[in-house]
Amino acid sequence: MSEIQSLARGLRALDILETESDGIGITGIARLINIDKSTASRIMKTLATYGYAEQSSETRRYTLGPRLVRLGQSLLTRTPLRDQARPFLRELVAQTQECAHIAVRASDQVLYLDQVEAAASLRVSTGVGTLAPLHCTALGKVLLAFGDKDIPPEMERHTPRTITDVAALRMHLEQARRQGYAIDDEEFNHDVRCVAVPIYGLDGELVGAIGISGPGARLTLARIHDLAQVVQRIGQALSDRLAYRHEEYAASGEDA
Amino acid sequence: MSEIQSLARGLRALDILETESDGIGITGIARLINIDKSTASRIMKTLATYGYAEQSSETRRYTLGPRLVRLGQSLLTRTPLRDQARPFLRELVAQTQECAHIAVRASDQVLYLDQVEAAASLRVSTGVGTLAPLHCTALGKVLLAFGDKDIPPEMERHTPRTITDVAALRMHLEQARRQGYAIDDEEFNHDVRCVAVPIYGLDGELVGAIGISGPGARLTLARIHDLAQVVQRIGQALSDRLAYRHEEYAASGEDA
DNA sequence: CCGTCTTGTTGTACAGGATACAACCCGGTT
DNA sequence: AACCGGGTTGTATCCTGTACAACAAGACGG
Repeated sequence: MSEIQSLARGLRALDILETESDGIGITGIARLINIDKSTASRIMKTLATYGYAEQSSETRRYTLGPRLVRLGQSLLTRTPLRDQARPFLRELVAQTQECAHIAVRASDQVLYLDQVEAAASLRVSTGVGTLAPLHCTALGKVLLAFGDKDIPPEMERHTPRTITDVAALRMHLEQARRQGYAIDDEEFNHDVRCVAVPIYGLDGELVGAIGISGPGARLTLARIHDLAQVVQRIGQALSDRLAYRHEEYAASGEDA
Repeated sequence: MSEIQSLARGLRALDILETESDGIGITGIARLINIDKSTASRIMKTLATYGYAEQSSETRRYTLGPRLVRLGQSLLTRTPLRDQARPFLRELVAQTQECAHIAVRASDQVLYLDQVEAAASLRVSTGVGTLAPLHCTALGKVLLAFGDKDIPPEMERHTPRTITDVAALRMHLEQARRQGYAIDDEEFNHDVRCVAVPIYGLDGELVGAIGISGPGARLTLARIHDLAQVVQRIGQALSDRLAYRHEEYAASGEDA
């Protein structure tokens, strides 16, 4: 009884709506969460009246509601980090020709706040709002190495290179701390490597991570350690900017 | 019984979290929706286990959860319109020096999908994900005038100039149809004027609206009708691009 | 250091509400 | 016209969400 059933079912329904981009009918939802269609109907109606779902008046199918855009956006823009970081992401892309991301820690995962994509046709793009594990991404490892929170208990294997041993990861993080950046050497996705560095806020506390990612063929291990210097420089500039807030700090071209 | 109480309460709790950007405790939530704190605790726990809320482990306060970013983003990027429109928004800002927006219809409201802000310090910026009424915004009136859906029943007054009479609005929309664009002459916000034009998709159906908005002092009525030509031209270009999809259509500088 | 206050979590009994079943409606199809 | 798939609406049952209370854990001040 620690979890409220009807609420949980409503949330599961939202999760389902996310996967069904063309919308889904009452019967489908009912089948997917194993409830009666009458119950599903009332759940969806409730979600709809609050704007969390929307029902097409003709097909009667449900899709995600506009309210969710508002909520997600409100969460994204809440952290001023995102706006401030945008020009630095652009600069990073300009200097490296790879996709750049910033992320923060959300409970035991990495939350991608923003990205700027590289021009190259072969590129590594992670959707904004995506969640990824901490222990096998460069951004995540930065958050672990330079933050004060613990290593999450579960370390799932994603590729042969994923570090799944706590002791090994601890040593690995120690090394990252020493060199000032973390890399992900195909530990999360095959043929994808990343470098990331910490971002510090006003009081010198860790607020997030910034980094680049690209296909293994282009982002070789040798090149990654070179590019780490670039990422470090830009990460430092961003941290400086956050520290002297309200001071216009020269970084790169602002957008419109 | 057409609305599920506990689910509705959970959704209200999310609404509350949106307003409380610093997080809010169980007691606060319970007070705001008039329920016992034990109930609130269980609701929040359910929201948290599904990622819709997040509880700080130290302050015990709740904030919006990362899952919402994912959902909102998934909804935003679902419509390819948004990505395609970005360069055109930039171009619009470049040519008019005012903020540019695109929007689609979400049930009986306007949903702002994206915006590009002008450089001017005095500017009119509407957050992405915002919902606004159809009958008193330029974007909304475009959606009404060029779409096939009905005028919403309720027409709330926001300023002295808001059109609240159905017959009057109908004539007004007729005029917009004739001239090819709609304007909002301080009908929603004091001292704010907008112009907008329709965006058509592959099959010539209305998919959204694009427009600019600015302070009344700069965006005079005379100037608005001039700028309408610019907006029309760019709206047309965007519609063309959507029609010939996968054809690289010259518009303006793509971003990185 | 100990009361006291505030805040969050957990048991528990009760009843109110969520649920499943069934009937009904509505379009599309045969 | 009968049938079928899908959605909505009544209704009775009993599950489950709810409120109350007790408990735990800090925070604060004396």
